[in-house]
Amino acid sequence: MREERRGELLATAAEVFAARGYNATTVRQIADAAGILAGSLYYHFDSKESMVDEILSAFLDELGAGYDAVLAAGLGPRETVEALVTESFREIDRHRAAVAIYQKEARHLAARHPRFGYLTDARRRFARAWLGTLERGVAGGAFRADLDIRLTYRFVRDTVWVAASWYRPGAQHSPEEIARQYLSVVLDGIALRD
Amino acid sequence: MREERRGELLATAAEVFAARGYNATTVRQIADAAGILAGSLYYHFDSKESMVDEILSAFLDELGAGYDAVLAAGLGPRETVEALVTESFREIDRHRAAVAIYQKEARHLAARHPRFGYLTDARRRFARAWLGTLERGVAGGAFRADLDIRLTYRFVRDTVWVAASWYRPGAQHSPEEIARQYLSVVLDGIALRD
DNA sequence: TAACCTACCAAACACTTGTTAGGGAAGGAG
DNA sequence: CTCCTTCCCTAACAAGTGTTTGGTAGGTTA
Repeated sequence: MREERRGELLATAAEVFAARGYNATTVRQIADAAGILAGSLYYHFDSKESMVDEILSAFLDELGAGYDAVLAAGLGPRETVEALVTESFREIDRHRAAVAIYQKEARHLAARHPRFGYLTDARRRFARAWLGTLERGVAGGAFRADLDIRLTYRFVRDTVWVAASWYRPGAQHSPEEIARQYLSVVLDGIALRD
Repeated sequence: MREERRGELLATAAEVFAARGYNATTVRQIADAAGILAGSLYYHFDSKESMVDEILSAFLDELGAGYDAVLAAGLGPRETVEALVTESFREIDRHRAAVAIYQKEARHLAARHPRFGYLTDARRRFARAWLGTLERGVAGGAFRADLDIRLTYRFVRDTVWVAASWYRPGAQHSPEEIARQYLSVVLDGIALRD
């Protein structure tokens, strides 16, 4: 099965990219990890660039669908935040390597080649989802009104995605448990209430 | 003055490293940004590696001194957290490029060459400072007792340092203002209290 | 003036990079 | 058996990499 082999190679490529960085990774390292020679990769893929492209767009498609499902559920602002965070940590659990690559390389890739313009589009799309939810929460009295919405969004976004750099699937905390702890901090703070 | 020129070159190298990533940056790009030729850099520095080394160790030395000063002040846990966060954002303001490089490359560099072992040491040292403060706060009743300390530490750490990737000095928010907003979220949460 | 130091250039070096071309082994389909 | 597809290998390519070597213009010191 042709597609199956491609998928395997993409998975190992993603691991190497995530571990060493896209530019620092050579096609020979990917081939080594897959147990084949460098040139053989070009039977399956056009270029090294095509590999990251497939890895990232597959991840972003799935994340986009997840976010859309959450937004379409018609929840209140607080519940929407909870659902978005939980969905995000689930995506990290399933696409850890892709998230790490996106986190580190998205900016460079999007800036260099127009081919990766969809990375910027996705970022803007997710920003709208988050900012809209936060604004709705402030307007409706669910969230504090004295917060800088954009700063808060950046804090929330960064903390969620950076988790991909230390998260190891199947170790100690489940995605749902991490989401619960994280939401506890963001929603209620670490200070003890009187 | 010999040292002065070195400092200039290190500053431009840091900017290029931060913008394009260490591995993706060529010595010719650094030389271009400095207005000289690639080979001329080797009059001032042994290697490309030495440049990141100097950039990162200079930053970490200063950050370490700042953290030590905070810890030596004998503040309570909550005030220590506030001081650590404020100090961190001030360091981002002063060493934006170095922080970005540290954030992206520290793991790879430390894993590859023993020369960069001090990066791991610094990470452990900062972790102890944060974890100790959080534990002290929980024990003393300043912070909630139902939090996973290690998870909380990771959230706090990541959010602070990732700010280096979007922070631009002199634009809109001062380091102190960002620290204030951030502390407001972390300490008290974004949810409105009844 | 002569010797010297600083900061750079010009040109090349050995090596690594992504990529290509041609070929061949294995296995299923006719 | 023959044909065809899948998957990989061998071997090379041109371009780009970090680095070295020898030289030189200009200022400072003796």
